[in-house]
Amino acid sequence: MLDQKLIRENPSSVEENLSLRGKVFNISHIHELTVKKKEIDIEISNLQSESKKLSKLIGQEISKSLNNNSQEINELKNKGNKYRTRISEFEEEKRILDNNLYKEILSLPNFPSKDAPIGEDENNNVVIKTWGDPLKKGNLKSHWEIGERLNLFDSTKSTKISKSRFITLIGNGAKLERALINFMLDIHTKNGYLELIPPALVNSESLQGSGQLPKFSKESFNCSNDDLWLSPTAEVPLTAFHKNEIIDFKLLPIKYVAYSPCFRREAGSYGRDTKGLIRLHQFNKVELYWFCDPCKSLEAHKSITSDAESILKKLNLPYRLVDICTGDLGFSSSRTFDLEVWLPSSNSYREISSCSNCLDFQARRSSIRTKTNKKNQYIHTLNGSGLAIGRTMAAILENGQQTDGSVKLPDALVPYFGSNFIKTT
RNA sequence: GGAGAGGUGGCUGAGUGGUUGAAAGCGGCUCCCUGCUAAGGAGUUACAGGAGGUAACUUUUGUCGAGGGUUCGAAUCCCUCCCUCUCCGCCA
Repeated sequence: MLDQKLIRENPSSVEENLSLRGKVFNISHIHELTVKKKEIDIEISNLQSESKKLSKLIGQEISKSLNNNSQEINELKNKGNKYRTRISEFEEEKRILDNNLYKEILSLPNFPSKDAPIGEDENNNVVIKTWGDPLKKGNLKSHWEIGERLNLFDSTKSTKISKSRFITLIGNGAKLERALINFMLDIHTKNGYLELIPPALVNSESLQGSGQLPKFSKESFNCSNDDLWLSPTAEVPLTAFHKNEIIDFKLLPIKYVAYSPCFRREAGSYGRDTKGLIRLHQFNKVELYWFCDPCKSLEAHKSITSDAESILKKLNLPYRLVDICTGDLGFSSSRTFDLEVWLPSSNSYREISSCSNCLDFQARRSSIRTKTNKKNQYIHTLNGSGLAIGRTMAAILENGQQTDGSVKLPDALVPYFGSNFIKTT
């Protein structure tokens, strides 16, 4: 959520900043609402002050005169009655105004960072660096072909259970999933992150707090009997973990790592990545999350990104680091570095982690602050996948494939998986 | 799912219509006493927002789970909702 004061006092700078996203933003209506809100707030506050004084006076008069029905007292009561009517009129107006204002202000995305490359869409993203040697040979199998041959997962049967875009992991596939989760959690916890396993169902307020609502309700699964949704990413419960809190400044930064299943409707992606592990309605993810001193989020962003990178390096998977351009930034993010892993079968890099600095955008929506110099200040939040498990498995299968049909696993995984090969049984 | 109890400041806990933002205790902070510690004494201590001032600060509003209502005035009365706890049932 953007700062209301800024919208009220400097609407043109708000429009300018937002338009870096490559679209035209006209906030004149929102601006008007903020100005009006301010006026009404002051008016109500003044009336309440008067009315409060009067009520005290009446109390005093009654206790003095021992007669609470004298003419003077009745006159005072009448006066008070008038205040009450006027206040409730203003309050009704304020209620409507607040509703409208909130709806609109919650639909505005975050400002892109001045450092983000300017551009319209993903074609303008900037590759910062590449790591490792991408495997480029003929005759390379896709991970779903490998998985099928080694009987690691089954999507056809999963369609019977649920519908398309669900997967059942089998045998070594399930074991590899488990190994990857443990491997990642171990590395991150050794690296100073506190592990959490949050609820997978989250309420609307939590989704609103991290930016998925009100704009992206079609992206998440909703439980119609309750005000609960299947969490699309651990970012949601992790943000909400400290909702409505003032965090002790000495505790910052707070670094969490959370393994969680993630559920996404993938509305509008029909026909894309229909095979394999790349785009599923349900997938596992290990998520990194920081609550950080607002003065230090730029360094924190580098740090969280390199923490995610460290997993790819340890798994020896070729990847590249991409600076997301202003037009391609997510709703809540001011700057995002994507990590893209090499998938030889499609001869391309695919997103496996997205590391975002949301500045105070989510903190404002979720009301998470810290006290510095006796003043409360919104903290900054950062999130990054570390990593998406299914896509990591796809990358391991494709990059480790051998001519005999087996898959060689990265050495770092051996203690977790118990073997350095997956072969047909 | 059924029955009951309850939600008050950092915590415990009083308060059932009037200068009550809220007794008391614990905790916190400051000072005094003391060779140090302990004990003791005095004082102080909710939070959030707005307006004004460079600032120390001043002023104002709101907040006793949330939202409505009654009233000149609500922590206190009425309604709705949420949450927590206990017992029973069911259950991984």
